[in-house]
Amino acid sequence: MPKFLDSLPMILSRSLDRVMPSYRRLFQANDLTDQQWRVLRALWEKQHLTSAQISQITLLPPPSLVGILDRLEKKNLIGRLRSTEDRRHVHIIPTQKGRALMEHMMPMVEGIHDDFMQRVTESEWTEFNRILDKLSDPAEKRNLA
Amino acid sequence: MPKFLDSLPMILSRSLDRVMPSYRRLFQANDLTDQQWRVLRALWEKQHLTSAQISQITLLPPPSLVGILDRLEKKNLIGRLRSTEDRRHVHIIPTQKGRALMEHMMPMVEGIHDDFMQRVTESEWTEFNRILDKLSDPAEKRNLA
DNA sequence: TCGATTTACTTAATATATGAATTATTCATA
DNA sequence: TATGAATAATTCATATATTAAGTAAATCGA
Repeated sequence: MPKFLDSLPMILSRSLDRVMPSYRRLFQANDLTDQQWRVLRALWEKQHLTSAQISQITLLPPPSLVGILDRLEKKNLIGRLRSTEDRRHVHIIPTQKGRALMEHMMPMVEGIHDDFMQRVTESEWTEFNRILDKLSDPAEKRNLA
Repeated sequence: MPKFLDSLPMILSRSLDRVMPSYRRLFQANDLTDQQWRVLRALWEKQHLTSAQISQITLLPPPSLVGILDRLEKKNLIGRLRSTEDRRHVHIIPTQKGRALMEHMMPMVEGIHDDFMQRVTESEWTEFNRILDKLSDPAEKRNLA
């Protein structure tokens, strides 16, 4: 008889609720929401991305992304640039201000991450990811390996 | 150098995104949102709860809960009853219709849960929970001087 | 060349999340 | 027994999620 609180969705939700405040304090100190940072963070590794790419990387649904990008643009942290080759694409590019903010925040974000990592051994972290993958793998891919 | 996609929030979010659709199909078939089911599910084990208790069990913040309860009440699945002893409390009670819906859905919800559990061994599940607890333990309780 | 399709994106409507503040009630205590 | 602190439920403003439907520019095929 699986208790409600021990169901997979509740366990994951509760963990997220416990993990996010550490990050959120930093985001708020820099006047960003969780999702706004997610977008900036995605642009850290690539210089420019289309909305669809950002959506895929950040897991934010495209309709949600519209408003998030609007607000980032209003804060002058990103710019939109329609591609000349394929004019269906819109490139999202961080501004100078946006890039400066990212460079300011990244070390602290990594610091928070490191704090969490110090709670477990490397093999625990590996094992954790392995089991979570088994648990949450999309059903289609499950019967392969 | 922790990759964005391997950060704890992203791992948990992605897993939730992969787990929820199985449940969501069932919820939608019964015209419920995730959160609305969470409230009903909490009422499965106790006959009546106050808003604050439901908030604590379901992890839904009180301001969100107000609207969720409003919509459940409008669908005639729950009722609100202000306590006579302490008139600050409001008891949330499932209606006949609400209870019937819960009894209809519970076996299927448990079936979905069992499907996920079959993906891992019992010791893997135990280990997973142990590590996740270490990872997401509230920071306040750890650094308490 | 024209219509069907695809891709990327936008809108609209409803539901939640978040943080701050409010209201009504109860509690604690001087 | 006043009076301030605490509590429960709620409201408010803003931001985001979710789904469905719609738009516009490119691509493809007959």
